[in-house]
Formats: sequence, C-alpha cells, structure tokens
Amino acid sequence: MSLSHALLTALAECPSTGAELVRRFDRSIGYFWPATHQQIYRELGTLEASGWVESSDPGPGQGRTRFYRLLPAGREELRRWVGQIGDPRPIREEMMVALRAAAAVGPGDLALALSRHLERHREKCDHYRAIEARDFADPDMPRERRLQHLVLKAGIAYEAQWVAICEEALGILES
Amino acid sequence: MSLSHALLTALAECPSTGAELVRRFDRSIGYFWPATHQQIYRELGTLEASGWVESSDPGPGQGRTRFYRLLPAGREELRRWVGQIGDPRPIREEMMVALRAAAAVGPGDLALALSRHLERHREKCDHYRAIEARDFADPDMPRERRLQHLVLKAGIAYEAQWVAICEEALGILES
DNA sequence: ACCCCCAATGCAACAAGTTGCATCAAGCTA
DNA sequence: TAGCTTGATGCAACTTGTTGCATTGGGGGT
Repeated sequence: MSLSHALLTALAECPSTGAELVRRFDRSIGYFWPATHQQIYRELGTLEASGWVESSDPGPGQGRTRFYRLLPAGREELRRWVGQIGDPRPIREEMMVALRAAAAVGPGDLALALSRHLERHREKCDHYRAIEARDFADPDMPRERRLQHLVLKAGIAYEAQWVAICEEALGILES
Repeated sequence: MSLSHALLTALAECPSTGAELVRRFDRSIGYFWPATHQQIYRELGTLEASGWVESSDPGPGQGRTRFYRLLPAGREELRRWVGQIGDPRPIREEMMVALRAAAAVGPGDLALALSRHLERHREKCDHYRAIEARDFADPDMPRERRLQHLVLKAGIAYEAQWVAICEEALGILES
C-alpha cells in the first residue's frame, strides 16, 4: 500500500493540514499517486495511530483544522520503504482492450473515443511541460532536484507516448 | 468496469472455457487488463446473467468444465462500448513516489529497488519483442492485424520507456 | 444578531480487486 | 479399488479505492 508512503513523503516535504494535502495531491504528488480527500483523511488517521505522524488539536479560532507533521519514526519508515518497493504494477488500460475489441468486432465509434483520449493526453503533456519550464529551467541542480525533475520527465514521456499511440491508432482507422 | 468487456473481447476472438480464459489472460489480453481466475469466473457469471454470454452445461466425462460463447447481444454491447470508453486512468506508480521520497529523506536502498524494476521492465520488453518478431513479422497486414500489432507496440514502448527512466534514475543516484 | 456560505473534516455504503482456501470430477498409480 | 494428483470451478473474507452525503465552525453580508 503506497498511499501511506505518498502521504509520508508529502509530509516530509512540508507539514500540512489535511486539506492542504488534498490540494497538493491534486497538484503534484497525485500526478503519480492520485487520492481523494476521503482516502487522505482515512489514511492520516491510520498513520497517526501507527505513530508515524502527529497532529495538533485545533485551538480556538481555527475551526476543526488539524496540522499534521512527520514524526522521526515516520521518516525512518519512509527511508526503509524506499528500498523495499514492490514490482511495477501491470498496465491496466481500457483503450488497449478497446483496440483489440475493435479488431474483433469492428471499429464502431472508436475513432471518437480515441480523439478524446488524444486530447486528454495532449493536455496533460502540455501541463507537465509548463511545470518543467517554470520549475526546472536551470540545468545545473543538486541531486534531489534532479530526482524531482526526473519524476516530471517520466510523466511527460508517458503522456507523449500515449499521444503517439492514439495518433497511430487513428491513422490505422482512417486508412 | 472493463473487465467485462475484456472478457467479451476474448470470447469474440474465440469461445472458451473459464480456465482457458484464465490462461489467455495470463498470456495476452491480461498484459493490458490483468485478472485473476476469481475475477474471471465471477464476471462470467454476471455476463451470463446479463444475457451477453452463454455457457454449456458440462456433459458426463468432462468434469465441471463449462464452455462459454458470446451471444449476439454481447457482441452488440461490445461494439457499443468501444465508442464509449472513459478517460485514461491516471498513472499510479510506486516508483515515482519512491523517487520523490528519496529526494526528501535520502536514497537509502533505492538503487537496489531500481535495478529490480529495471530488470522486470527489460524482461517484459524482450518478451513483447519476441512475440512481435514471431507474430507480426509481415509488414503488410489487414487493418485488424495492424490494430493488434499496435497494441503490442504500445506495450513495448511502455516498457522501454520505464527502462530508460530506471537507467536515468540509477545514473543520478550514482553521481 | 441572524443567516448563509464555505472550507475542513468525516461517515457509510458501495465497487473492484486480492488472497486463501474448499470442492468436485477425472485420471493415474499402486 | 483405494489413494493421490491435477485441472476446473467456486466461496468468503479482506483490502483498496469511489461516491454521495453529513457535520462542524468561522467569516461575511445584511
């Protein structure tokens, strides 16, 4: 289960409230490990029960907002986990099933669905590239920045690749 | 839910028993939509209840083995679904979280985990390429074969890309 | 002061996927 | 023929992720 460790990572980068974590998952970490606010709040409870994370009781004037921060045990756990991650997950891609289905029962409206996919992948790709241009313009960076940059580049390559696949599929359907 | 449609696709390609479907999922369709025998048997029951699939009662001398085949309604449903597939699923990649965690709390044994990943991706890549060389050597194929080939090429590109990412990550860690 | 809205947190039910084990029938071996 | 193995099917419990809605408290408008 890596949601827990994605949260530990987020908190290692910066202590936050639950809602801030939700936003950060929408913006950055969640690009590679998406999570809803439900999952996040649930998991924060578990992490606190495990003693990896600590939260402050909200004082008066700050509603129900709790601040979470990483405990040393959590940092230790995270470091341990980094060397222990499991094998890569298999792909699970609806589009690939649909291509094969189209080969078996005919194309139907597949081209339409493909262009929607193409559009989504293009958007994501552009989005990532914009972040890259903004945050990683400097070619000379310390190791930690280079790792972060690599993660982003992986996302770009991933999306660009699906763009190419969709285009080729559309080409085959048109021919 | 595309497991149902992956099964319809498999049955459109060729009627089978449950166990045969399990094997085909291990060999080919499952490369892009993995499923356990449990999921498959359960789903076959649902498909039959929906009237998309039909199964024969096992006669004497063939144990409990049931043969499944696609019904016209199932073929119709599959054709409909092909134009209706949803947006691409977001990536969910443990390794990306780990890279970011390593940037935050230090590399630990990440290099070890990375080389394991690298090895897995290389294996899969080689495996797919072998299938390609065996089944898609002929450059001149009808549309349905070209679609099938594209699916395989997508798998190759996907794996090759992770190979490159792992190599680059290892490079950064060594530097 | 009252009301309304909003952000933050949370519950509960559900859907999908995973794991471990159980059963049933055939065929093999002794 | 009794026991063992193997292949096919299936049940039940569990984990993970999703969806829809509920509660709580602060702050702004009137």
